[in-house]
Amino acid sequence: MELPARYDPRRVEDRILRFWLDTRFWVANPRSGKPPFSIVIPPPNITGRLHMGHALNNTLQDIVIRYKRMDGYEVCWFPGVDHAGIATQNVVEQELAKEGLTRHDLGRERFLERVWAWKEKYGNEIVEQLKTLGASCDWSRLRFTLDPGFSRAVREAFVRFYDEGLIYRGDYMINWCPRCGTTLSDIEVEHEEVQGHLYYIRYPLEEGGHVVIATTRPETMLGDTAVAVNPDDPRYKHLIGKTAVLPIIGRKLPIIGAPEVDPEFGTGVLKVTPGHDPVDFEIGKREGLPVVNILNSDGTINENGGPFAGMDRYAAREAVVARLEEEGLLEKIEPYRHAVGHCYRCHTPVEPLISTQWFVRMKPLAEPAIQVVKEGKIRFVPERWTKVYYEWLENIRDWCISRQLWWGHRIPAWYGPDGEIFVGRDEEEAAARARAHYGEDVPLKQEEDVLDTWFSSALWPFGVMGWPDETEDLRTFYPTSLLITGFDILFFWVARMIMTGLHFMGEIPFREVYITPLIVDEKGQKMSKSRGNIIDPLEVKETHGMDALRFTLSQASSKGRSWRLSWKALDDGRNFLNKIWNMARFIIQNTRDLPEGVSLEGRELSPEDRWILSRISWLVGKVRAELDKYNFHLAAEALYDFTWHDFCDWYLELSKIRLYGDDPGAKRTAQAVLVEVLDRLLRLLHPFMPFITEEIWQLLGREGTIATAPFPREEPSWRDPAAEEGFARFRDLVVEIRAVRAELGVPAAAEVEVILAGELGEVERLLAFAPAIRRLCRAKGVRHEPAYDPGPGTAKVVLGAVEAFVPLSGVVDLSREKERIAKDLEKIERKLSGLESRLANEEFRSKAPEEVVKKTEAEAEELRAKRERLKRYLEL
RNA sequence: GGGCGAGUAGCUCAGUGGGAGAGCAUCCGGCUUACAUCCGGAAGGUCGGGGGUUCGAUCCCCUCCUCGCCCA
Repeated sequence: MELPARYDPRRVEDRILRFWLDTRFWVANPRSGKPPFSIVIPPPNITGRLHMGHALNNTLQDIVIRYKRMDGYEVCWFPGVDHAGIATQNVVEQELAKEGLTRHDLGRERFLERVWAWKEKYGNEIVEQLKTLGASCDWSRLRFTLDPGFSRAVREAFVRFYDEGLIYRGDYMINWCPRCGTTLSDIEVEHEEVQGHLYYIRYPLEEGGHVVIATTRPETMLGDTAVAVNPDDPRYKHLIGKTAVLPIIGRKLPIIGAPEVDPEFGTGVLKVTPGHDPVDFEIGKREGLPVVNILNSDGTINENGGPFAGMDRYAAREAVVARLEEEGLLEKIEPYRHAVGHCYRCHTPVEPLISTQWFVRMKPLAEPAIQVVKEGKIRFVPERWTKVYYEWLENIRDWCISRQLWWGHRIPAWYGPDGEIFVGRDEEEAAARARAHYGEDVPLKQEEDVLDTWFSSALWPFGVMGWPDETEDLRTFYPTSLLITGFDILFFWVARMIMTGLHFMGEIPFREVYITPLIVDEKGQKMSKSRGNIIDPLEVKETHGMDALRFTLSQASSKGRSWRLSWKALDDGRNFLNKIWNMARFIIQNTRDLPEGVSLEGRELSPEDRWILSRISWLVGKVRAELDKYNFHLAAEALYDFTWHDFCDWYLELSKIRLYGDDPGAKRTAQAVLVEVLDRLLRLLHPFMPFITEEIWQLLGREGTIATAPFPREEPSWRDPAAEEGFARFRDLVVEIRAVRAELGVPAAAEVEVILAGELGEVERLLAFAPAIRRLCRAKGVRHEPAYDPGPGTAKVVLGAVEAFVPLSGVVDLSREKERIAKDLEKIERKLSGLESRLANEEFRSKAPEEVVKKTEAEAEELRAKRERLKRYLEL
């Protein structure tokens, strides 16, 4: 069987994925008795398409999941998708719009049928895409936030909250998205700096004269019910108690004192619009001011806007300004930058307005959620997110959870004929409660609104496990072990899961929260469709393969808040995959004749064997330690370095001596070591690049799937510091001789001779590598000559107590050798003077730790010796 | 206005209280029977500025500058 010289993921990944789907190795068994390890996926929206954010956090989750699964845990990764109320409804409405229809043309029921049909058709795409990433979720446990079981959990939570007084209904200032036609919670509003204007408007006083008021939203004056000044403002406090007249409308406005008024802003006089500004709402409540709502739900002006009724809010703004201008009441317009709230789904500017909505009382829920983090029961990684979390929870406000949408969990509340509210897990329960209240059956009408999508997401960790039933999954896998997500949903999701978990389960939902950085483009900009700078994971799959994407992304777990991804970085990942492929190809091709079951036991290991076994044992410990700390990038780096540089550059090259040599026993040993190391390396790499490692695993003829093979453990008996030290000396020598060759221009094919002199033990240790030196330095001979007398035209390198000579006369022009050595000496001189001045410092000697002083001394000594030898040589 | 993050080689990023690393790019040499998505070699940095603590600071403290994000 011929293996291609280039790794082609397209010929591997889909096939391996099908194999995994067939083996179902990722199905969890809550009764196995193994220690549990669980993660709930951040459910992607059904409208979603796999993007880099998904790719990153699911790669990291899968790395941990695969590691833990291999390491003997009963692992369950709960997958699912979110119904995404606003986003999904928008998508289907857009589809309808193409047919010239609105959802109102269809009516609620038929519209929902339409959305479900859409969901059936497209809602699973994101799941399939996650699978192609290699995400080893337990797909048999796939959940949807709007499936019947989950809906039951949502109703249960709602009713319990309501009965405990934690959910209430009332008139408050909320955020309204005129485009989506629904309320938004405070955190669904994104504040953005916008270049606007500050309009200075004259409000006539009843007694004559006027005050000037500055506003960024002149159209809201239609809803003004007072004028306010700061009671301490000497310019205006005499006006308090007087009356102003609202231009255009003619309403009489009392002038009141309010400490909220900032004398520095504008003219220091505030128009009070309790219906459309949160601060004004508070003032109005205190002062008993009437509330005038001037907006329709679509953002047009309503009948309270007099002549402007029916106009869009922005058209009305211009019309109001024009009218004021006409009446001579517009003093001036200044350019002004200010923050405007936008809908996080459609980016339309939102309007604050007063409306009857449902809310969750947050304070009582927030306090325990703060507490569990303070007590260390939940840990954030990186730790700094803890503070962000506290700050939000400490300043939390009640959560508006009702949405004027159709796609979502309909609020389980019913109204009696007199408006009395009856909440129930289903209509029967509500009806029973109504009967108890009225003493008879009355017609009930269900609340039209649905719940904020995030209300259901907040129940995710136990909802996916079948709550409110007491399921086996809940017993085994709750609390989950870890949550991995982006910081953009720390408030939306993470904090709320902690609150609901504590409230309903009496237990934290997860022990650790790993917050990933944001993937940005190579210029550091957020990837977005409008910028056109998106790198599409599905495109990467075609060009580089998902393994390459995963490995590249695994390096993104650095400390910062963002991580730049570029095609170049993905090329590096792909090249590494190719390297691994070829490493395996080499080993497979050269171990075909290795009989089954040849072990290292009792074989005579070469120095490089002992070195590489020691190194891989170190690597096992390193990878485990870094993964345990979620330092994915450090684990990846160690794997990369070992694979490419230690194993491929050195060990594989050296193994060729025995593989192609004529000592069958030595050949067997080399083969056995190659396979042994490869086997472990594949298992270490598997969480990062599952497809290629599975493919190679099977090419090696291994049983089953690598996904359930044990994760390697350290082999203490393989650790061999002496072998590592000896190998390092050998490697230094080879590197030096290669440098000599390259710098002096020795033709690549020319063979040289290497003569060693110096301390006997050291020389002998190096001579054990003689065949290796010959191969790697292109040397025809390596010999020991204690009293070697280098003739002119001999290059020399000094390594500790050993000198190596490379006679080159006749091979190259040697005029450059003295230059080379002089340059070397310069470097040594510079370094040595640094060390010596440090050593001359009495305080350094007395205060620095002894081993540091000793090390410095030894270093200086070695440099001095090297300097002397090179100098002597230069004088020849 | 408050908070957070970043600033290290041309680029993307690691890193640690003992004198700075990788990959890519560059330059030089190589199609050496696993890999040119490769191999060998070289060059390249007063670790954002200033101050402090320390025998010693890229790392700890203070301050300033630039960029980015979050909250108000």
